[in-house]
Amino acid sequence: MSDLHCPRLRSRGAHRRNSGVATMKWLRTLVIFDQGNIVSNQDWESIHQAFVRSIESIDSPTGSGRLVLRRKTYVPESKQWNRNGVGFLRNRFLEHIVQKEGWKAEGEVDLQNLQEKPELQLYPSLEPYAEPITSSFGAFDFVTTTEGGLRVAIEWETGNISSSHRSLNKLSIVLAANKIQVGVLILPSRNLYEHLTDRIGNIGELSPYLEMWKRMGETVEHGLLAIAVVEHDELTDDQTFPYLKVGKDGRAGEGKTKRNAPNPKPKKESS
Amino acid sequence: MSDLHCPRLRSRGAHRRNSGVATMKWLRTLVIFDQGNIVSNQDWESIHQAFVRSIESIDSPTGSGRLVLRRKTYVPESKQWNRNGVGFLRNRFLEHIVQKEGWKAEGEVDLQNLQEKPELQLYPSLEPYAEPITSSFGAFDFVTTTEGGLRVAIEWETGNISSSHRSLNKLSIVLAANKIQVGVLILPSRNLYEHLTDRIGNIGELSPYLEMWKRMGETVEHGLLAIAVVEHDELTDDQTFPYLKVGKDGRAGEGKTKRNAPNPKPKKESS
DNA sequence: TATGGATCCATA
DNA sequence: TATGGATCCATA
Repeated sequence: MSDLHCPRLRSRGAHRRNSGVATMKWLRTLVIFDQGNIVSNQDWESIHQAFVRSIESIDSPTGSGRLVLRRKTYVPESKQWNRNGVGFLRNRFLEHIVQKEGWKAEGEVDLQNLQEKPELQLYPSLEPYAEPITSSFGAFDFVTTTEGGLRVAIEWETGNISSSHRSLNKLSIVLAANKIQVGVLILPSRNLYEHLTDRIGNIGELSPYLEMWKRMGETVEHGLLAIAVVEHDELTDDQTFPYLKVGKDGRAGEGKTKRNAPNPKPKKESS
Repeated sequence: MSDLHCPRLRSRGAHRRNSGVATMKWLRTLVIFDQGNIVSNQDWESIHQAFVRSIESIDSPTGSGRLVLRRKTYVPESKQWNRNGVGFLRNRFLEHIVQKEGWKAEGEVDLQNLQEKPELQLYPSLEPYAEPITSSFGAFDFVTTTEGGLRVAIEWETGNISSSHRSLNKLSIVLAANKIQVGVLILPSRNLYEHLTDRIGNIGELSPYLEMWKRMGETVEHGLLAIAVVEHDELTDDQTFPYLKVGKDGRAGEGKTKRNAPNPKPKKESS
């Protein structure tokens, strides 16, 4: 069951930073827009606590109570960087928010009737034209509905940075259509980004675009869009410390020695 | 030299479709927004002709005067689809628009001072906060300035569909800042998409989002945003007809056997 | 088939 | 180092 509505002590982040040992760090939450003062809503506070707890549940090695990552390294022979894959972190977040907080993964929001074809114009004919809408929005990563009736969608963004644009565009449209009232994107800091799969989403690279989504909020009646920034706790250069698993599987390998040297990928067969 | 300002006969597209033999097809141009009636500007007409000519300059096999693509095929043994790579089409477009139309490739627009940090809010402190802008916009694919002084940027979009979101977000912001007055995204039709690299940009998948960019145009003072849709002319099942070359970007290394693919890639070294 | 994602490439 | 891109993956 969800414990969204059982207020708890302040999330561990508040004090643990003094201890010098920490799990994944929630750095800050940026409110991009907030129509209707949702930020003061008790339900939002609960939501925020729930996803911050989920973030702070992530440790590696599992059970260690901290989040240590192997630092990226350059391998001259292959002209490649070794980095940590992103599957593990995502799965750990999923596990907690679904099992402990009671959220739904890959949650469909009712996105029907959201497709209002805007009237465009053709050139050179100058005729009015409405492009047929032939595609639909897929599910959000995690969704829930609060006791107070706020529909909430969270996106855990460790896909390509350009995918972060799509996520925020989608959240903005769905907020404008009032299908959800809270949208949150969880995003690596630039520091964390460096040590995970190349070109994933990160707050630094999104920063020049924030004004755009803020402006889009002006047409939203009742809704909040936020970005939460997360980071590892510590880096290590210990060559025996494994990188987070890279690759197709991403689930079973929690902290396995998959890459002491460059992860040998199965190569194509000769043809 | 650019011949943007030497009006020509109507682009070949107007009559050639009757012949049954055609190069790359320009299907339509959608004006997403147009502030200041740029659509009636003679310079826009010239720009439009220039990029339509560039589109229609693309043939394959080279010199054939048509654009024939091998149809995608499923390879059961490898559980993979063979498709055409996108590099060739892009390069052909580039060649023409740069050499024949006099545009600049990878053109920088002056994007400085564009970075106005929007005032956001932190949660839970509720303090005002401006996220530092630590990233900059890169170049546009192609840029030019018309005689009348319109600054124009074109993006040829055969990257991942999520990259199309970034392109349109970027064009919208730069239009709003009045750094350019015309922004055009050239995008495959859904039909063409099927036979090129999986998950590239296409008009179908972007269609539910068009209203968003239209709305963003409301804050633009003087600018036009358009999407031009392109398509191949013909598909063939001829097994001796080669697929357009596939690059080794991205996850290409994970591809399994492509026995039938005519362009076997050099494989990575064992590590 | 369709949508969101994860991964590595090219180049300034 | 930084930005835009191209490629294939997972799953419903």
